[in-house]
Amino acid sequence: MKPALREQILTILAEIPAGRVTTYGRIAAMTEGGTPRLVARALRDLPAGHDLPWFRVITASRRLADHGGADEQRQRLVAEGVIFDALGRVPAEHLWP
DNA sequence: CATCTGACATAAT
DNA sequence: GATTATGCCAGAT
Repeated sequence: MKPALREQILTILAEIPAGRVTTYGRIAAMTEGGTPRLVARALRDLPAGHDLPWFRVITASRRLADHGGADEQRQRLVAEGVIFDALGRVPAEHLWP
């Protein structure tokens, strides 16, 4: 992974306001040469204990990505006021432009 | 070097 | 909506 790209991804991540979420694709589109998979990889490679809001990144279908920390992610988002409907999806109002 | 895999997206069905 | 198929790209094997 190119250091510059990861830096862009992390910078964008840090800009997401509390109570809002964004998708892998949107982050990828804001970077140069970024793809959703690279964004996913960048997050996966983050060391545990960092201070970035990794939990504010969801999939394009507005659901949580399938990974081990999904439960914690859901809890953190709910704690911030993000709402999940009966289908486990996040309403579009929470999306960060 | 050839394959497989996955914190994904998109289009078709 | 849910599933399936494809494209994508970096790591691991």
